[in-house]
Amino acid sequence: MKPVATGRALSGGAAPSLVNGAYELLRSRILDNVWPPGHRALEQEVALELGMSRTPVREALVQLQNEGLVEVIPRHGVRVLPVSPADMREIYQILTALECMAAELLARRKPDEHELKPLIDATSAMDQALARDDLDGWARADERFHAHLVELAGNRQLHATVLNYWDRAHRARMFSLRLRPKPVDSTREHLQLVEHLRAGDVEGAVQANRAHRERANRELLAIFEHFKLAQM
Amino acid sequence: MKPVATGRALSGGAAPSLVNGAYELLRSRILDNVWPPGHRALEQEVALELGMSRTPVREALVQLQNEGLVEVIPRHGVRVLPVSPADMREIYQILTALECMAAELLARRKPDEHELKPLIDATSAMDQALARDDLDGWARADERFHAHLVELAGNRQLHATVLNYWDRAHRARMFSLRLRPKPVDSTREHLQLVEHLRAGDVEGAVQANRAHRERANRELLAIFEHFKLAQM
DNA sequence: ATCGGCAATAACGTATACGTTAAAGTATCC
DNA sequence: GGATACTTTAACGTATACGTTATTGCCGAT
Repeated sequence: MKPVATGRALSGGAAPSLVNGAYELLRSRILDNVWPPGHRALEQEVALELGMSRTPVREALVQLQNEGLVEVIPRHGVRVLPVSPADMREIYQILTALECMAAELLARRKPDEHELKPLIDATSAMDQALARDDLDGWARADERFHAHLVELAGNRQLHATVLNYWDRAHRARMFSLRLRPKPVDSTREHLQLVEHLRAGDVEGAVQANRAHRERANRELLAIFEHFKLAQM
Repeated sequence: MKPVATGRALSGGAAPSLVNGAYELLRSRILDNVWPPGHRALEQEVALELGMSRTPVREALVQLQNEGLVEVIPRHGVRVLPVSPADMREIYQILTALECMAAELLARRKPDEHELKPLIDATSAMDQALARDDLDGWARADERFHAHLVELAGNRQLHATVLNYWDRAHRARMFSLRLRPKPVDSTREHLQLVEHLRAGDVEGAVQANRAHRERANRELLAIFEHFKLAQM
């Protein structure tokens, strides 16, 4: 079971085919809100626009549907799935469970400084981005931190699944970015987590990560609540 | 985000199309070891055998690939993915994290007797199957218990993801069934978990489930080790 | 005998064609 | 005017066609 095919293809691991091109393009359109939640399109339209036939478009859509990003309804075309507060709660519960497991696995193995460096670098990048009010840059660095964390855990299937759920939550996260107080606590929490990891403190790492995730979850749902958003 | 399309379609939620027929049939062939690990087949052969064209077969294969059951290699056809001991370790780590989260969510909500009944019934069925040496029946009842547990947690995406990972582990579990001491401890552990759930004892439920999962994991890997199996 | 190159082949990726069917529009009746 | 039945239409599911390309087998050279 080498490939670990669940979720999107990991960076670079994709053949250059029309199917893959369509997949990548449509996925980025959804994540970047070019195709906002609820957006609809017909297979034929998409095919025409991408300059290919319906066949590769259909295959790409099947994959996006499996990943929970779109829904294909027989005569209404593809529809970008909105994410409700209830969905976000579900997603964050899953991410909490999986990332805590990642933190546990990593702490058990006592990572060396070389392995921890990307985590520290990502955290610094978050700090610097925040200092120059670059919220997008902050978000990218934050994602890098969490992606590295789950990658270092050494469980490829866990990694793939976590990335997929991050994708599902991506839009809502980006949306909330500018509607909440600056995420000044994250840096400290990340460094605390790194400290626990370095010390091989399993329980501490898990608790730190859990607290971090639950705080993020609470804040995000509060935003939804405050702005009376039924979906995103 | 209603549909929660990740993983296989939940029972009954599938349109009766050729794609779906092919998907269901091929999936069951893989899980039931009719197509054993490493088995290869060409799209054309499969299509011919199922009495349809390559198109629906291809779509079904894409889904099975997304679920980690097969790998499609351009000119070698589809290949049923074997599961290595390392894969099993990964899968059980993920299942541990997710099922513990399910137990936690369920314990928090203090389920009533009506909700707990299916769990108790499934456990009884395990007992009875064991009494008449019906190992397959035992496995089915065990799967029912765990499926109900994660369903009761009320997180649909969690449910779908857990079912998918159970699928990936299914063959190895079935294989080990007859090669290990009778699973007499499971009944007691299940009932203890139910007790914690009933009491709303979050910590107890999580620990009970974790211990249960980790024991199952240890035993399974021991079998692999003992029989020098590199994959299954 | 082995290896490298070339030809044959077949599997796949993609395009196109076609029948089915659900949705939308229209006409008729109450 | 509104509702129902019918017609029309177009989107999809599936089949088929076709060009590309990797693999396999063959042949000749070393």
